[in-house]
Amino acid sequence: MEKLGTVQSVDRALSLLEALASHTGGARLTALARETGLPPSTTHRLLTTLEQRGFAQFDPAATRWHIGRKAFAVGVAFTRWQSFIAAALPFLRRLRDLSRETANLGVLEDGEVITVAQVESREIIRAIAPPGGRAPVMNSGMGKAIVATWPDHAIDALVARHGLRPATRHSLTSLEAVHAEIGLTRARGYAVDDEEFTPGMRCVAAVVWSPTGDPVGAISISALAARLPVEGLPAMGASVREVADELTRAMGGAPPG
Amino acid sequence: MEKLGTVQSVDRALSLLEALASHTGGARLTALARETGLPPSTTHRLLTTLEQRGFAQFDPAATRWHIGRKAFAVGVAFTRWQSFIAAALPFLRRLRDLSRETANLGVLEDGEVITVAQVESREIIRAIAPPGGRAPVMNSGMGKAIVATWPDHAIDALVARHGLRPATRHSLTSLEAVHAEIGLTRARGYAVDDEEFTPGMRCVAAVVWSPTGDPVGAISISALAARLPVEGLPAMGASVREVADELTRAMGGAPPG
DNA sequence: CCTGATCTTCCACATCGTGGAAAACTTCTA
DNA sequence: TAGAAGTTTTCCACGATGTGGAAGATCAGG
Repeated sequence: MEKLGTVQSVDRALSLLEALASHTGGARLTALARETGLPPSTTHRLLTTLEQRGFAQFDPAATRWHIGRKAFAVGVAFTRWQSFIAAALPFLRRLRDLSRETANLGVLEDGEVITVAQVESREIIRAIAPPGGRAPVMNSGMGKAIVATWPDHAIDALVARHGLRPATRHSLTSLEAVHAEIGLTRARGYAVDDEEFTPGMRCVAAVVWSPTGDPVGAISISALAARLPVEGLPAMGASVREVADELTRAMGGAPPG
Repeated sequence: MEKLGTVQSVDRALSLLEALASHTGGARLTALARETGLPPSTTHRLLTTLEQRGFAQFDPAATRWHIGRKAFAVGVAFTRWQSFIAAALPFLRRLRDLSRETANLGVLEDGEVITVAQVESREIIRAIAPPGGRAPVMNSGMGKAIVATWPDHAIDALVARHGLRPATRHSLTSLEAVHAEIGLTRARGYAVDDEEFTPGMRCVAAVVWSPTGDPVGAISISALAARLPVEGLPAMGASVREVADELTRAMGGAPPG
Protein backbone atom coordinates (compact mmCIF):
# COMPACT_ATOMS: atom_id res chain seq x y z
CA MET A 1 0.00 0.00 0.00
CA GLU A 2 1.48 3.32 -1.08
CA LYS A 3 -0.72 5.66 0.92
CA LEU A 4 0.22 5.20 4.53
CA GLY A 5 -2.62 4.24 6.80
CA THR A 6 -5.42 4.46 4.30
CA VAL A 7 -7.96 1.76 3.58
CA GLN A 8 -7.55 0.91 -0.07
CA SER A 9 -11.11 -0.13 -0.76
CA VAL A 10 -12.47 3.05 0.84
CA ASP A 11 -9.97 5.08 -1.17
CA ARG A 12 -11.18 3.41 -4.34
CA ALA A 13 -14.83 4.01 -3.53
CA LEU A 14 -14.10 7.69 -2.96
CA SER A 15 -12.28 7.84 -6.31
CA LEU A 16 -15.44 6.47 -7.89
CA LEU A 17 -17.56 9.09 -6.16
CA GLU A 18 -15.30 11.81 -7.52
CA ALA A 19 -15.35 10.33 -11.00
CA LEU A 20 -19.15 10.20 -10.84
CA ALA A 21 -19.30 13.80 -9.71
CA SER A 22 -17.30 14.89 -12.74
CA HIS A 23 -19.93 13.51 -15.12
CA THR A 24 -22.92 15.82 -15.30
CA GLY A 25 -24.96 13.41 -17.39
CA GLY A 26 -23.94 10.28 -15.54
CA ALA A 27 -21.42 7.66 -16.53
CA ARG A 28 -21.30 4.04 -17.57
CA LEU A 29 -19.54 1.32 -15.68
CA THR A 30 -16.77 0.78 -18.23
CA ALA A 31 -16.02 4.49 -18.50
CA LEU A 32 -15.72 4.73 -14.71
CA ALA A 33 -13.53 1.64 -14.66
CA ARG A 34 -11.21 3.16 -17.26
CA GLU A 35 -10.99 6.47 -15.45
CA THR A 36 -10.22 4.98 -12.07
CA GLY A 37 -8.03 2.20 -13.39
CA LEU A 38 -10.10 -0.45 -11.67
CA PRO A 39 -11.23 -3.75 -13.17
CA PRO A 40 -14.92 -3.68 -14.22
CA SER A 41 -15.98 -6.29 -11.68
CA THR A 42 -14.34 -4.37 -8.82
CA THR A 43 -15.90 -1.17 -10.11
CA HIS A 44 -19.27 -2.87 -10.19
CA ARG A 45 -19.09 -4.09 -6.64
CA LEU A 46 -17.98 -0.75 -5.25
CA LEU A 47 -20.70 1.04 -7.20
CA THR A 48 -23.40 -1.30 -5.93
CA THR A 49 -22.13 -0.75 -2.38
CA LEU A 50 -22.40 3.02 -2.87
CA GLU A 51 -25.83 2.50 -4.41
CA GLN A 52 -27.15 0.51 -1.46
CA ARG A 53 -26.26 3.36 0.82
CA GLY A 54 -27.79 5.97 -1.48
CA PHE A 55 -24.48 7.60 -2.37
CA ALA A 56 -24.82 6.50 -5.98
CA GLN A 57 -27.80 5.81 -8.22
CA PHE A 58 -28.21 3.68 -11.29
CA ASP A 59 -30.46 4.59 -14.21
CA PRO A 60 -31.23 1.23 -15.85
CA ALA A 61 -32.84 2.85 -18.91
CA ALA A 62 -29.66 4.65 -19.89
CA THR A 63 -27.40 2.18 -17.96
CA ARG A 64 -25.79 5.21 -16.33
CA TRP A 65 -24.53 5.77 -12.82
CA HIS A 66 -25.08 9.07 -11.04
CA ILE A 67 -24.28 10.62 -7.68
CA GLY A 68 -27.03 9.76 -5.20
CA ARG A 69 -29.09 11.93 -2.94
CA LYS A 70 -27.30 10.77 0.21
CA ALA A 71 -24.04 12.22 -1.08
CA PHE A 72 -25.84 15.52 -1.41
CA ALA A 73 -27.33 15.30 2.07
CA VAL A 74 -23.94 14.54 3.59
CA GLY A 75 -22.16 17.22 1.56
CA VAL A 76 -24.61 19.88 2.60
CA ALA A 77 -23.52 19.35 6.20
CA PHE A 78 -20.24 20.94 5.19
CA THR A 79 -21.94 24.20 4.28
CA ARG A 80 -24.03 24.11 7.41
CA TRP A 81 -21.03 24.02 9.70
CA GLN A 82 -18.93 26.38 7.61
CA SER A 83 -21.76 28.82 7.34
CA PHE A 84 -22.36 28.78 11.08
CA ILE A 85 -18.81 29.83 11.89
CA ALA A 86 -18.55 32.16 8.90
CA ALA A 87 -21.85 33.76 9.83
CA ALA A 88 -20.77 34.23 13.42
CA LEU A 89 -17.38 35.82 12.77
CA PRO A 90 -18.52 39.33 11.83
CA PHE A 91 -20.77 39.33 14.87
CA LEU A 92 -17.93 38.24 17.11
CA ARG A 93 -15.80 41.04 15.65
CA ARG A 94 -18.54 43.49 16.31
CA LEU A 95 -18.94 42.27 19.88
CA ARG A 96 -15.16 42.50 20.38
CA ASP A 97 -15.16 46.08 19.11
CA LEU A 98 -18.17 47.05 21.19
CA SER A 99 -16.71 45.64 24.36
CA ARG A 100 -12.98 45.87 23.67
CA GLU A 101 -12.75 42.37 25.13
CA THR A 102 -12.29 38.92 23.68
CA ALA A 103 -15.39 37.46 21.98
CA ASN A 104 -16.05 33.72 21.81
CA LEU A 105 -18.37 31.25 20.10
CA GLY A 106 -18.98 27.98 21.91
CA VAL A 107 -20.96 24.81 21.56
CA LEU A 108 -22.00 22.07 23.98
CA GLU A 109 -20.51 18.63 23.79
CA ASP A 110 -20.97 15.93 26.41
CA GLY A 111 -21.37 18.11 29.45
CA GLU A 112 -18.78 20.67 28.43
CA VAL A 113 -18.53 23.88 26.46
CA ILE A 114 -15.97 24.02 23.68
CA THR A 115 -14.84 27.34 22.27
CA VAL A 116 -14.93 26.87 18.50
CA ALA A 117 -14.17 30.41 17.38
CA GLN A 118 -12.70 33.49 18.96
CA VAL A 119 -11.93 37.08 18.11
CA GLU A 120 -9.31 38.43 20.45
CA SER A 121 -9.35 41.72 22.24
CA ARG A 122 -6.90 44.25 20.91
CA GLU A 123 -5.82 45.10 24.45
CA ILE A 124 -2.30 44.17 25.41
CA ILE A 125 -3.52 42.45 28.52
CA ARG A 126 -6.59 40.38 27.82
CA ALA A 127 -8.43 37.23 28.77
CA ILE A 128 -7.55 34.35 26.55
CA ALA A 129 -8.59 30.75 26.65
CA PRO A 130 -7.48 29.29 23.33
CA PRO A 131 -9.97 28.08 20.73
CA GLY A 132 -10.69 24.47 21.50
CA GLY A 133 -10.70 25.30 25.20
CA ARG A 134 -13.22 23.43 27.29
CA ALA A 135 -15.09 24.22 30.45
CA PRO A 136 -17.67 22.35 32.47
CA VAL A 137 -21.12 23.57 31.50
CA MET A 138 -22.11 24.95 34.87
CA ASN A 139 -18.82 26.84 35.37
CA SER A 140 -19.14 28.61 32.08
CA GLY A 141 -21.18 31.55 30.89
CA MET A 142 -21.75 29.99 27.50
CA GLY A 143 -22.68 26.65 29.05
CA LYS A 144 -25.18 28.28 31.35
CA ALA A 145 -26.69 30.35 28.54
CA ILE A 146 -27.35 27.22 26.51
CA VAL A 147 -28.55 25.04 29.37
CA ALA A 148 -30.91 27.75 30.63
CA THR A 149 -33.00 27.06 27.51
CA TRP A 150 -33.48 23.45 28.58
CA PRO A 151 -36.33 22.11 30.68
CA ASP A 152 -35.45 21.68 34.36
CA HIS A 153 -35.49 17.89 34.25
CA ALA A 154 -32.89 17.92 31.49
CA ILE A 155 -30.70 20.18 33.60
CA ASP A 156 -31.08 17.81 36.55
CA ALA A 157 -30.09 14.91 34.31
CA LEU A 158 -27.01 16.78 33.10
CA VAL A 159 -25.87 17.52 36.63
CA ALA A 160 -26.64 13.95 37.73
CA ARG A 161 -24.60 12.58 34.86
CA HIS A 162 -21.64 14.92 34.85
CA GLY A 163 -21.65 16.22 38.38
CA LEU A 164 -20.60 19.73 39.31
CA ARG A 165 -16.95 20.48 39.08
CA PRO A 166 -16.23 23.51 41.22
CA ALA A 167 -13.05 25.14 39.93
CA THR A 168 -12.91 28.14 42.25
CA ARG A 169 -14.51 29.21 45.47
CA HIS A 170 -17.16 31.02 43.39
CA SER A 171 -18.27 27.94 41.51
CA LEU A 172 -21.73 26.44 41.92
CA THR A 173 -21.65 23.50 44.33
CA SER A 174 -25.24 22.32 44.63
CA LEU A 175 -28.29 21.64 42.52
CA GLU A 176 -30.17 24.34 44.38
CA ALA A 177 -27.50 26.88 43.47
CA VAL A 178 -27.67 25.66 39.86
CA HIS A 179 -31.40 26.25 39.63
CA ALA A 180 -31.13 29.65 41.27
CA GLU A 181 -28.47 30.62 38.73
CA ILE A 182 -30.55 29.25 35.84
CA GLY A 183 -33.50 31.26 37.09
CA LEU A 184 -31.42 34.45 37.06
CA THR A 185 -30.06 33.60 33.61
CA ARG A 186 -33.55 33.14 32.19
CA ALA A 187 -34.78 36.35 33.75
CA ARG A 188 -31.84 38.41 32.48
CA GLY A 189 -31.60 36.80 29.05
CA TYR A 190 -27.87 36.36 29.45
CA ALA A 191 -25.59 34.24 31.61
CA VAL A 192 -22.67 35.22 33.83
CA ASP A 193 -19.55 33.36 34.86
CA ASP A 194 -18.36 35.35 37.87
CA GLU A 195 -14.89 33.94 38.48
CA GLU A 196 -16.38 30.48 38.56
CA PHE A 197 -13.95 28.83 36.21
CA THR A 198 -10.83 30.95 36.29
CA PRO A 199 -10.03 33.24 39.20
CA GLY A 200 -9.85 36.84 38.04
CA MET A 201 -11.98 36.27 34.98
CA ARG A 202 -15.57 37.11 34.22
CA CYS A 203 -17.64 36.07 31.24
CA VAL A 204 -21.03 37.14 29.90
CA ALA A 205 -22.83 34.94 27.40
CA ALA A 206 -26.06 34.62 25.40
CA VAL A 207 -27.55 31.76 23.42
CA VAL A 208 -27.70 31.46 19.61
CA TRP A 209 -30.63 29.59 18.03
CA SER A 210 -30.54 27.49 14.91
CA PRO A 211 -33.18 27.58 12.15
CA THR A 212 -34.57 24.38 13.63
CA GLY A 213 -35.17 26.09 16.98
CA ASP A 214 -32.30 24.39 18.76
CA PRO A 215 -29.91 26.20 21.11
CA VAL A 216 -26.97 25.49 18.83
CA GLY A 217 -24.37 27.51 20.67
CA ALA A 218 -23.60 30.69 22.55
CA ILE A 219 -21.42 33.74 22.16
CA SER A 220 -19.66 35.46 25.00
CA ILE A 221 -17.30 38.14 26.14
CA SER A 222 -14.52 37.10 28.47
CA ALA A 223 -12.65 39.76 30.41
CA LEU A 224 -10.34 40.28 33.35
CA ALA A 225 -12.48 40.80 36.42
CA ALA A 226 -10.63 44.05 37.06
CA ARG A 227 -11.85 45.36 33.70
CA LEU A 228 -15.38 44.00 34.00
CA PRO A 229 -16.62 44.86 37.47
CA VAL A 230 -19.91 43.42 38.71
CA GLU A 231 -21.63 46.79 38.17
CA GLY A 232 -20.74 46.57 34.50
CA LEU A 233 -22.35 43.18 33.92
CA PRO A 234 -25.89 44.33 33.03
CA ALA A 235 -24.75 46.69 30.26
CA MET A 236 -22.34 44.11 28.90
CA GLY A 237 -24.99 41.40 29.16
CA ALA A 238 -27.41 43.51 27.15
CA SER A 239 -24.82 43.99 24.40
CA VAL A 240 -23.98 40.30 24.24
CA ARG A 241 -27.61 39.35 24.15
CA GLU A 242 -28.37 41.86 21.43
CA VAL A 243 -25.56 40.60 19.20
CA ALA A 244 -26.52 36.98 19.87
CA ASP A 245 -30.09 37.77 18.81
CA GLU A 246 -28.79 39.40 15.64
CA LEU A 247 -26.66 36.37 14.84
CA THR A 248 -29.67 34.15 15.42
CA ARG A 249 -31.71 36.25 12.99
CA ALA A 250 -28.90 36.38 10.45
CA MET A 251 -28.81 32.59 10.45
CA GLY A 252 -32.55 32.35 9.94
CA GLY A 253 -32.82 30.98 13.44
CA ALA A 254 -35.33 31.53 16.19
CA PRO A 255 -36.31 30.09 19.55
CA PRO A 256 -38.70 27.15 19.36
CA GLY A 257 -42.46 27.72 19.13
CA MET B 1 -21.34 -10.53 5.46
CA GLU B 2 -25.00 -9.72 5.79
CA LYS B 3 -25.41 -7.25 2.98
CA LEU B 4 -25.04 -9.16 -0.21
CA GLY B 5 -22.29 -7.95 -2.46
CA THR B 6 -21.29 -4.92 -0.47
CA VAL B 7 -17.79 -4.06 0.58
CA GLN B 8 -17.81 -3.90 4.34
CA SER B 9 -15.08 -1.35 4.82
CA VAL B 10 -16.71 1.00 2.30
CA ASP B 11 -20.03 0.51 4.05
CA ARG B 12 -18.41 1.45 7.34
CA ALA B 13 -16.77 4.54 5.92
CA LEU B 14 -20.12 5.69 4.57
CA SER B 15 -21.69 5.14 7.99
CA LEU B 16 -19.04 7.43 9.43
CA LEU B 17 -19.77 10.08 6.81
CA GLU B 18 -23.43 10.01 7.71
CA ALA B 19 -22.67 10.16 11.43
CA LEU B 20 -20.42 13.17 10.81
CA ALA B 21 -23.11 14.88 8.77
CA SER B 22 -25.55 14.59 11.65
CA HIS B 23 -23.31 16.62 13.99
CA THR B 24 -23.48 20.31 13.19
CA GLY B 25 -20.78 21.15 15.72
CA GLY B 26 -18.50 18.28 14.74
CA ALA B 27 -17.84 15.06 16.65
CA ARG B 28 -15.04 13.38 18.53
CA LEU B 29 -13.54 10.08 17.58
CA THR B 30 -14.93 8.18 20.55
CA ALA B 31 -18.45 9.52 20.01
CA LEU B 32 -18.33 8.47 16.35
CA ALA B 33 -16.98 5.05 17.36
CA ARG B 34 -19.86 4.60 19.79
CA GLU B 35 -22.48 5.68 17.26
CA THR B 36 -21.24 3.43 14.51
CA GLY B 37 -20.36 0.53 16.78
CA LEU B 38 -16.80 0.38 15.45
CA PRO B 39 -13.66 0.00 17.57
CA PRO B 40 -11.79 3.30 18.07
CA SER B 41 -8.73 2.16 16.10
CA THR B 42 -10.87 1.15 13.12
CA THR B 43 -12.78 4.40 13.37
CA HIS B 44 -9.51 6.30 13.42
CA ARG B 45 -8.14 4.63 10.34
CA LEU B 46 -11.33 5.11 8.34
CA LEU B 47 -11.56 8.75 9.41
CA THR B 48 -7.97 9.45 8.40
CA THR B 49 -8.64 7.79 5.04
CA LEU B 50 -11.64 10.07 4.55
CA GLU B 51 -9.52 13.00 5.69
CA GLN B 52 -6.74 12.31 3.20
CA ARG B 53 -9.26 12.46 0.40
CA GLY B 54 -10.86 15.62 1.75
CA PHE B 55 -14.17 14.02 2.63
CA ALA B 56 -13.62 14.66 6.31
CA GLN B 57 -11.57 17.22 8.19
CA PHE B 58 -10.12 17.34 11.64
CA ASP B 59 -10.02 20.36 13.92
CA PRO B 60 -7.08 19.65 16.25
CA ALA B 61 -7.87 22.57 18.54
CA ALA B 62 -11.27 21.16 19.46
CA THR B 63 -10.29 17.54 18.56
CA ARG B 64 -13.39 17.37 16.42
CA TRP B 65 -14.09 15.78 13.11
CA HIS B 66 -16.25 17.48 10.49
CA ILE B 67 -17.49 16.81 6.98
CA GLY B 68 -14.89 17.96 4.46
CA ARG B 69 -15.12 20.13 1.39
CA LYS B 70 -14.79 17.26 -1.05
CA ALA B 71 -18.00 15.72 0.29
CA PHE B 72 -19.73 18.96 -0.60
CA ALA B 73 -18.17 19.10 -4.04
CA VAL B 74 -19.25 15.54 -4.75
CA GLY B 75 -22.72 16.04 -3.26
CA VAL B 76 -23.43 19.10 -5.37
CA ALA B 77 -22.95 16.91 -8.42
CA PHE B 78 -26.23 15.29 -7.45
CA THR B 79 -28.15 18.34 -8.54
CA ARG B 80 -26.12 18.62 -11.69
CA TRP B 81 -27.04 15.03 -12.44
CA GLN B 82 -30.32 16.11 -13.89
CA SER B 83 -28.42 18.68 -15.91
CA PHE B 84 -30.35 20.91 -13.69
CA ILE B 85 -28.14 23.82 -13.02
CA ALA B 86 -26.57 23.74 -16.45
CA ALA B 87 -29.96 23.82 -18.09
CA ALA B 88 -31.31 26.46 -15.73
CA LEU B 89 -28.52 29.03 -16.04
CA PRO B 90 -29.54 30.63 -19.34
CA PHE B 91 -33.08 30.89 -18.01
CA LEU B 92 -31.89 32.46 -14.78
CA ARG B 93 -29.90 34.96 -16.82
CA ARG B 94 -32.96 35.73 -18.88
CA LEU B 95 -35.07 36.15 -15.79
CA ARG B 96 -32.41 38.39 -14.27
CA ASP B 97 -32.38 40.56 -17.41
CA LEU B 98 -36.19 40.68 -17.64
CA SER B 99 -36.56 41.74 -14.04
CA ARG B 100 -33.25 43.46 -13.39
CA GLU B 101 -33.21 41.59 -10.06
CA THR B 102 -31.29 38.60 -8.71
CA ALA B 103 -32.52 35.25 -10.00
CA ASN B 104 -32.20 32.05 -7.96
CA LEU B 105 -32.57 28.34 -8.36
CA GLY B 106 -33.40 26.31 -5.26
CA VAL B 107 -34.09 22.77 -4.20
CA LEU B 108 -35.68 21.20 -1.14
CA GLU B 109 -33.58 19.34 1.36
CA ASP B 110 -34.77 18.19 4.80
CA GLY B 111 -37.39 20.84 5.38
CA GLU B 112 -35.28 23.68 3.99
CA VAL B 113 -34.68 25.35 0.69
CA ILE B 114 -31.09 25.50 -0.47
CA THR B 115 -30.12 27.99 -3.14
CA VAL B 116 -27.99 26.00 -5.56
CA ALA B 117 -27.49 28.58 -8.27
CA GLN B 118 -27.85 32.29 -8.65
CA VAL B 119 -27.47 34.99 -11.28
CA GLU B 120 -26.99 38.31 -9.60
CA SER B 121 -28.71 41.56 -10.47
CA ARG B 122 -26.48 44.08 -12.18
CA GLU B 123 -27.84 46.78 -9.90
CA ILE B 124 -25.40 48.24 -7.42
CA ILE B 125 -27.79 47.66 -4.57
CA ARG B 126 -29.41 44.28 -4.79
CA ALA B 127 -30.77 41.39 -2.77
CA ILE B 128 -28.19 38.70 -2.20
CA ALA B 129 -28.31 35.53 -0.18
CA PRO B 130 -25.26 33.52 -1.15
CA PRO B 131 -25.51 30.22 -3.03
CA GLY B 132 -25.68 27.46 -0.47
CA GLY B 133 -27.91 29.66 1.66
CA ARG B 134 -30.80 27.96 3.40
CA ALA B 135 -34.26 29.02 4.42
CA PRO B 136 -37.13 27.22 6.09
CA VAL B 137 -39.55 26.00 3.45
CA MET B 138 -42.58 27.96 4.54
CA ASN B 139 -40.65 31.25 4.85
CA SER B 140 -39.40 31.01 1.32
CA GLY B 141 -40.98 31.72 -2.04
CA MET B 142 -39.15 28.81 -3.64
CA GLY B 143 -40.11 26.49 -0.80
CA LYS B 144 -43.74 27.44 -1.08
CA ALA B 145 -43.77 27.08 -4.85
CA ILE B 146 -42.49 23.51 -4.56
CA VAL B 147 -44.64 22.47 -1.61
CA ALA B 148 -47.79 23.90 -3.22
CA THR B 149 -47.53 21.01 -5.71
CA TRP B 150 -47.78 18.50 -2.89
CA PRO B 151 -50.98 16.94 -1.57
CA ASP B 152 -52.28 18.62 1.59
CA HIS B 153 -51.47 15.68 3.85
CA ALA B 154 -47.82 15.83 2.78
CA ILE B 155 -47.76 19.54 3.60
CA ASP B 156 -49.26 18.81 7.03
CA ALA B 157 -46.58 16.17 7.60
CA LEU B 158 -43.82 18.61 6.66
CA VAL B 159 -45.11 21.24 9.07
CA ALA B 160 -45.63 18.62 11.79
CA ARG B 161 -42.08 17.41 11.38
CA HIS B 162 -40.19 20.67 10.98
CA GLY B 163 -42.48 23.16 12.60
CA LEU B 164 -42.91 26.71 11.40
CA ARG B 165 -40.03 29.03 12.01
CA PRO B 166 -41.25 32.58 11.84
CA ALA B 167 -38.32 34.81 11.02
CA THR B 168 -40.14 38.13 10.78
CA ARG B 169 -43.50 39.49 11.81
CA HIS B 170 -44.77 38.67 8.30
CA SER B 171 -43.95 34.98 8.53
CA LEU B 172 -46.62 32.30 8.57
CA THR B 173 -47.31 31.13 12.11
CA SER B 174 -50.13 28.60 11.84
CA LEU B 175 -51.20 25.64 9.74
CA GLU B 176 -54.33 27.56 8.75
CA ALA B 177 -52.22 30.40 7.43
CA VAL B 178 -50.03 27.86 5.61
CA HIS B 179 -52.99 26.34 3.79
CA ALA B 180 -54.43 29.74 2.91
CA GLU B 181 -51.07 30.72 1.43
CA ILE B 182 -50.79 27.41 -0.44
CA GLY B 183 -54.27 27.98 -1.83
CA LEU B 184 -53.24 31.41 -3.14
CA THR B 185 -50.02 29.99 -4.56
CA ARG B 186 -51.90 27.30 -6.46
CA ALA B 187 -54.45 29.78 -7.80
CA ARG B 188 -51.78 32.24 -8.97
CA GLY B 189 -49.33 29.69 -10.28
CA TYR B 190 -46.49 31.39 -8.44
CA ALA B 191 -45.46 31.85 -4.81
CA VAL B 192 -44.62 34.98 -2.88
CA ASP B 193 -42.28 35.60 0.06
CA ASP B 194 -43.51 38.95 1.34
CA GLU B 195 -40.79 39.90 3.83
CA GLU B 196 -41.33 36.59 5.54
CA PHE B 197 -37.68 35.57 5.77
CA THR B 198 -35.69 38.76 5.57
CA PRO B 199 -37.17 42.11 6.45
CA GLY B 200 -37.11 44.42 3.44
CA MET B 201 -36.96 41.61 0.92
CA ARG B 202 -39.56 40.12 -1.36
CA CYS B 203 -39.29 37.03 -3.50
CA VAL B 204 -41.46 35.58 -6.28
CA ALA B 205 -41.00 31.95 -7.24
CA ALA B 206 -42.38 29.26 -9.54
CA VAL B 207 -41.86 25.52 -9.66
CA VAL B 208 -39.77 23.59 -12.18
CA TRP B 209 -40.79 20.04 -13.15
CA SER B 210 -38.52 17.16 -14.01
CA PRO B 211 -39.05 14.74 -16.90
CA THR B 212 -40.45 12.26 -14.37
CA GLY B 213 -43.12 14.73 -13.28
CA ASP B 214 -41.47 15.62 -9.96
CA PRO B 215 -41.36 19.17 -8.60
CA VAL B 216 -37.57 19.14 -8.70
CA GLY B 217 -36.94 22.73 -7.72
CA ALA B 218 -38.01 26.31 -8.17
CA ILE B 219 -36.67 29.52 -9.64
CA SER B 220 -37.22 32.90 -8.14
CA ILE B 221 -36.56 36.58 -8.23
CA SER B 222 -35.45 38.18 -5.00
CA ALA B 223 -35.61 41.95 -4.68
CA LEU B 224 -35.54 44.74 -2.16
CA ALA B 225 -39.12 45.39 -1.08
CA ALA B 226 -38.67 49.03 -2.04
CA ARG B 227 -38.01 47.96 -5.62
CA LEU B 228 -40.71 45.32 -5.77
CA PRO B 229 -43.85 46.82 -4.30
CA VAL B 230 -46.88 44.64 -3.66
CA GLU B 231 -48.61 46.09 -6.73
CA GLY B 232 -45.77 44.80 -8.87
CA LEU B 233 -46.04 41.20 -7.70
CA PRO B 234 -48.59 39.93 -10.28
CA ALA B 235 -46.55 41.08 -13.28
CA MET B 236 -43.34 39.76 -11.80
CA GLY B 237 -45.05 36.52 -10.84
CA ALA B 238 -46.25 36.04 -14.40
CA SER B 239 -42.69 36.51 -15.71
CA VAL B 240 -41.19 34.06 -13.22
CA ARG B 241 -43.84 31.52 -13.98
CA GLU B 242 -43.37 31.87 -17.71
CA VAL B 243 -39.61 31.37 -17.49
CA ALA B 244 -40.05 28.45 -15.10
CA ASP B 245 -42.42 26.82 -17.59
CA GLU B 246 -39.89 27.34 -20.37
CA LEU B 247 -37.15 25.77 -18.27
CA THR B 248 -39.43 22.83 -17.52
CA ARG B 249 -40.06 22.40 -21.26
CA ALA B 250 -36.38 22.78 -22.13
CA MET B 251 -35.58 19.94 -19.71
CA GLY B 252 -38.24 17.74 -21.25
CA GLY B 253 -40.16 18.03 -18.04
CA ALA B 254 -43.84 18.38 -17.30
CA PRO B 255 -46.25 18.28 -14.37
CA PRO B 256 -47.55 14.78 -13.53
CA GLY B 257 -50.55 13.43 -15.39
C1' DC C 1 3.16 13.01 40.21
C1' DC C 2 -0.49 9.70 39.45
C1' DT C 3 -4.74 8.24 37.37
C1' DG C 4 -8.05 7.90 33.95
C1' DA C 5 -9.67 9.05 29.48
C1' DT C 6 -8.77 9.69 24.80
C1' DC C 7 -6.19 9.21 20.78
C1' DT C 8 -2.70 6.92 17.87
C1' DT C 9 0.29 3.25 16.36
C1' DC C 10 1.47 -1.50 15.74
C1' DC C 11 1.13 -6.18 13.99
C1' DA C 12 -0.27 -11.22 13.71
C1' DC C 13 -3.80 -13.35 11.56
C1' DA C 14 -7.77 -14.65 9.17
C1' DT C 15 -11.32 -12.44 6.96
C1' DC C 16 -12.78 -10.35 3.20
C1' DG C 17 -11.72 -7.85 -1.14
C1' DT C 18 -10.15 -9.12 -5.38
C1' DG C 19 -9.95 -9.68 -10.54
C1' DG C 20 -9.86 -13.01 -14.15
C1' DA C 21 -12.99 -16.03 -16.19
C1' DA C 22 -17.40 -17.22 -17.44
C1' DA C 23 -22.11 -16.19 -18.07
C1' DA C 24 -25.67 -13.08 -19.17
C1' DC C 25 -27.29 -9.18 -21.42
C1' DT C 26 -27.47 -5.36 -24.78
C1' DT C 27 -26.27 -2.91 -28.79
C1' DC C 28 -24.55 -2.52 -33.30
C1' DT C 29 -23.69 -3.89 -38.00
C1' DA C 30 -23.95 -6.13 -42.34
C1' DT D 1 -32.39 -11.04 -38.52
C1' DA D 2 -28.23 -13.25 -36.96
C1' DG D 3 -23.88 -12.81 -35.45
C1' DA D 4 -20.31 -10.02 -33.58
C1' DA D 5 -18.89 -6.85 -30.40
C1' DG D 6 -19.33 -4.50 -26.34
C1' DT D 7 -21.08 -4.10 -21.69
C1' DT D 8 -22.56 -5.71 -17.39
C1' DT D 9 -23.01 -9.14 -13.82
C1' DT D 10 -21.84 -13.24 -11.25
C1' DC D 11 -18.65 -16.48 -9.32
C1' DC D 12 -14.92 -18.17 -6.42
C1' DA D 13 -10.02 -19.51 -5.11
C1' DC D 14 -6.65 -17.18 -2.92
C1' DG D 15 -3.67 -14.02 -0.88
C1' DA D 16 -3.71 -9.09 0.10
C1' DT D 17 -5.45 -6.24 3.08
C1' DG D 18 -8.46 -4.80 6.87
C1' DT D 19 -8.80 -5.70 11.48
C1' DG D 20 -9.09 -4.81 16.59
C1' DG D 21 -6.80 -5.75 20.81
C1' DA D 22 -2.75 -4.36 22.97
C1' DA D 23 0.60 -1.12 23.74
C1' DG D 24 2.21 3.42 23.59
C1' DA D 25 1.54 8.36 23.55
C1' DT D 26 -0.88 12.35 24.90
C1' DC D 27 -3.85 15.13 27.54
C1' DA D 28 -6.58 16.69 31.41
C1' DG D 29 -7.74 16.66 36.13
C1' DG D 30 -6.92 15.89 41.06
